[in-house]
Amino acid sequence: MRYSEMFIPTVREVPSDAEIVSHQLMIRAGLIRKLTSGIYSFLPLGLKVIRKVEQIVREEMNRSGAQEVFLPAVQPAELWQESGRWKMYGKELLRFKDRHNREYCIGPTHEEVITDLVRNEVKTYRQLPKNLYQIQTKFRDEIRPRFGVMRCREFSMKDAYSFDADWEGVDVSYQKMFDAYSTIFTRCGLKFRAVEADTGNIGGSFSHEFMVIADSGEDALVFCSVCEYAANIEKAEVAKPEKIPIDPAPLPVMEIVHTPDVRTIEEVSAFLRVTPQDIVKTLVFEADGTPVAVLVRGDEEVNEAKLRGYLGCDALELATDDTVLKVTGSPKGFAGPVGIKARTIADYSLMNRVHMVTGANREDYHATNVNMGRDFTVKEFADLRMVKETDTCPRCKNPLNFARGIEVGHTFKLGTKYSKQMRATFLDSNGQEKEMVMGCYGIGIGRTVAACIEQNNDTKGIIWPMFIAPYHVILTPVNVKDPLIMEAALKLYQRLTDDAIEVILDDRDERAGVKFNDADLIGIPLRVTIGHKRLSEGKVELKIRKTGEEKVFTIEDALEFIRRTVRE
RNA sequence: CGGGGCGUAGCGCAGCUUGGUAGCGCGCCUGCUUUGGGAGCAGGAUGUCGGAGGUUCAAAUCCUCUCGCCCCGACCA
Repeated sequence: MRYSEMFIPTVREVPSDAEIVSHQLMIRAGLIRKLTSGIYSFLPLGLKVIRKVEQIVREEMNRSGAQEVFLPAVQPAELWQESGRWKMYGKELLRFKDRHNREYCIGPTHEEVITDLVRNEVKTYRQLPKNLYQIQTKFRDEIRPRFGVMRCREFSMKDAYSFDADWEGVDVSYQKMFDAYSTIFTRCGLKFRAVEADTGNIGGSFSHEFMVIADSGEDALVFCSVCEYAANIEKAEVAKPEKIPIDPAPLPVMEIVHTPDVRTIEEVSAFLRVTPQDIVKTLVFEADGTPVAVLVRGDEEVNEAKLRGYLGCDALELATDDTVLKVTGSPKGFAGPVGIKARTIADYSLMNRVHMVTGANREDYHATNVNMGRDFTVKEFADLRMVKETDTCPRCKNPLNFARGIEVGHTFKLGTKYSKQMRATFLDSNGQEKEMVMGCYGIGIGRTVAACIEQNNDTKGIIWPMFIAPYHVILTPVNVKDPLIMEAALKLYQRLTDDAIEVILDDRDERAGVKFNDADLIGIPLRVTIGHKRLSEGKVELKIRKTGEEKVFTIEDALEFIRRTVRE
């Protein structure tokens, strides 16, 4: 297309409210514009990239045997009440009423709708398995949208849902999606990693996140330096230590010490001259309204996602001051396991500790020489803490690496959570009614584009991988008023277009510098400069955006080179 | 929701403390020159100073309310 006719509003200055490169560059290169908080318009160049990613997604989904559908964005409250998520989902679910005062929401995800569809149509095991997907606009009323299209409220997502007759079936469906995702992100030119993940409020038993490795990523990841183990930090396991038998009898007896106004781990360790490792951190949580005390070594942090998983609860938060008072008999800062009135779970980090320091469950007092099995007993031990740099791989004990990542895809083995709740059943070969076993699989389209920019840019702008570049080539006639130059440019343009190569002809009456800078900014992989110097020898210059490499070609050789490079 | 910041020309900002002519850079328009890495000169257009109310002879500036946006935190498939 001719640049002069296109709508590519580039901007020279870095937008002041854009924090990360991809957001800055998407605005600067004229891919997106913000309408309102967390809601963006895609401009022609941005849309072209989106369509390319969608195309790759469609091809791979279809190849895996999934079929495309298109579900409604507006969904009735009844379905969400049926699944139980009308209450569970919270404020992120955008709800509204129609003129008849009936309640609706704008779909943040489509488990309810798809389950409803499938339960109405699928009656027998002969119709299974099925995998249906769509690419659709979702809305999640994020508390704080940020980073442009990376974390916005309205966004496009590919979501797929698999329905199987049994657990062996869902394993197959899940693996197909996992493989399709790997292919998709590879084709998008991304460096990514699939990690084990927490299932959050979607639920289910098993899940992977596809993470694009980037320092600006919002998630922290852990992966083994040797084996295949990789996990979101929320999920990352800590190996259970060996139990060493300890006879507490000969140890010094527990003492109650006056510790006025000494509450935090730092204060206690300074006041009593002990290390944080000697202290037991006692945290009181409320899990679905019931108080639970969690014990962890003073230098460790409780991982709430793990705790939620262990307890199998929906709502989990740190207890209020009132609850702490009720459970411990003292204000916050003096809780301890001795005599606490709540279910008590200890992290593995306390397993072999002796003569510990704990809160005394009495204001301004701590206890020392506290020993498990003598001064208090713990029935439950579990892995509840955050991993840290000094931990080793839970599978093979080799060192762990830490990185940050952008979640571009998420796969869940849902099991029967929705089919049970919404009675999506079928008759098996014995005539028995059974619940379908489901999986669900998402890819954030816009986020994938942003992540790609995050990984492929330099000080001049975006560097698109060829597969998702909005155009393959940009032709830059240095002076549009020179008839010879324009003639050559138009001829090249025609030849390339005939070969189905996507090309921009920068026919703007601008100085060469302006054109070069725009070409670099919008990141077109190949640029052909047509100027009088080379043209007088029948040649043109070809510059590769990624490497900065410049080649001088005859027009025929340039055509050949472009064809080859684009097809690779 | 808590803490902080910002709304002035299309964009980026100054002016506000101490009330009195609304300004700068970029962009835009016209003309001439220039034409291989964001040109030069000359001329020009553009504002409900986010909105409402108040104080005042007079408000971008002071006061009250309100809306929007951004950052940090909590939150989050």
